[in-house]
Amino acid sequence: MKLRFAPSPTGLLHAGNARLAVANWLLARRNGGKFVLRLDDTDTERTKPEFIAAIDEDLAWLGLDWDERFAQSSRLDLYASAAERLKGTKRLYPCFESEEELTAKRERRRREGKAPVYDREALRMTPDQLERALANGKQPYWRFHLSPRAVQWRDAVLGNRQVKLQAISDPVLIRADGSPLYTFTSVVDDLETGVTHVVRGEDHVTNTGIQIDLYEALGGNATKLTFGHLPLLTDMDGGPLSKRLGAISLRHLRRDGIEPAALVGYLAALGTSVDPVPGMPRELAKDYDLSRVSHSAARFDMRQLLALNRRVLHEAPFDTVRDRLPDTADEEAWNAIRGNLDLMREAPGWIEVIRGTIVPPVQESERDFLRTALEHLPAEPWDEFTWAGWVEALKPVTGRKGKALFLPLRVALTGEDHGPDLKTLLPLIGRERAVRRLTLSAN
RNA sequence: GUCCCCUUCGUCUAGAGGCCUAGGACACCGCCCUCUCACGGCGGUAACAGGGGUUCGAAUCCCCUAGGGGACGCCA
Repeated sequence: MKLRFAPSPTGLLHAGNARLAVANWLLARRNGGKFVLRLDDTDTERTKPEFIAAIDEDLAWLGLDWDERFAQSSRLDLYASAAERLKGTKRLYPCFESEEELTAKRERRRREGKAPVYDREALRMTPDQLERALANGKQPYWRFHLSPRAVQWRDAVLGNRQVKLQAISDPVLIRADGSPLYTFTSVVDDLETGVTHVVRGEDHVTNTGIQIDLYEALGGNATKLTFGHLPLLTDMDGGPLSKRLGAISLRHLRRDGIEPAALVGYLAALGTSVDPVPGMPRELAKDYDLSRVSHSAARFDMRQLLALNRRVLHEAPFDTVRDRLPDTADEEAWNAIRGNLDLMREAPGWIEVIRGTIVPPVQESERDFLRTALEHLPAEPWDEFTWAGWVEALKPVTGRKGKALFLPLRVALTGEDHGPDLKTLLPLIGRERAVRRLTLSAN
């Protein structure tokens, strides 16, 4: 098996791209197959080197590696020779209409209530007209002559599907400037690199009809190809995800503190009947199955993602996060705080509470109480029972209990009114810091 | 406009004529635990888009309507 993820470096990867990357990688790895990263950079206008770098970076972050990686721009000679073959069999034919003419034609047909299909006018040019056009210095662009048939395949996700090629325009494969277009390069590469499974978004189902026809025109056996089209992701209103592309780019999610294991687990399960579990790709590969993907679009729900993110953090061993924590963090401190985290970026604050220097707010009305508390602060060594011993001792002296007893202490010691157990926190903070903070807060 | 697809709790879904007074997971709410928040335990709210048929019986089959999405590029 060989699968590919073929993003075009014309923008940042978003959740929809990531889902497809994950699906392809998981299927390849699960079956001991190859995973190829193909950069579909034939759109020279919009392709930017920084987007290529971003793709590499984002895939690495997701924990996806590849067996092969290449850009289509490095294979132009291959496409050129494939084009020659198609010209030889008359499947590729030159056209001379201007973009304005084509637009006018499309609009006319649409007004007439017909599908805006290309009328193959260029095919009716006489050799004479053709020669004259070329003599006039007109550069042709080239269309693929579609077979008059309905292409059928059994989609690994959607089931039996068919596309009637009569209802589709002959696709342009080569621009007037000689550069190849996506439909062409994609098929040539799938054929020549031996791709066996094409897993992509549902927006490509019509393309599949065209591409199967083209694949066969190039001598390939399309019956050996498996296609799987995943329904598109939508936002929470059911609208297309692409409209809010920026808001859910992988860059953005990463910056917001989403853990890759949460994202990957969510994307692998989204739109399927499988309950999402957090995990990096290699942990999830054994269970991924296209037949469990539903036929309808799934919403990308940030709340579900966040819930998974929380789980990842709460269970994360120190080793897996240490390089993202302040130097002062150690395993003890991490284990004390991880259960309270929603996002990783909250961690440094708590580490600072335990290992660093914080200035608690002055609690004017609690001054006397805090001074009393300070006087009764037990001597070291401290352990998990220190907290209980201390507050028990304070009860009879201060007459306080419950919130009135604990909250001022928590605020003085941590600067916050919520957080991990003080029972755990107190011995980690240590007597020296505790004294300083109680003093500051009682000042 | 034309063609194709989709429609079950807030979200992802189970469901392939009686097992459905529609199940699960997450989210949400409540209670318990508890110094707080979180975790955990227990419980709860909550859905078959609408209308016609077929059938003894329909979430499941058929038709229509509505809504949503996709495709129709010298983009990918």
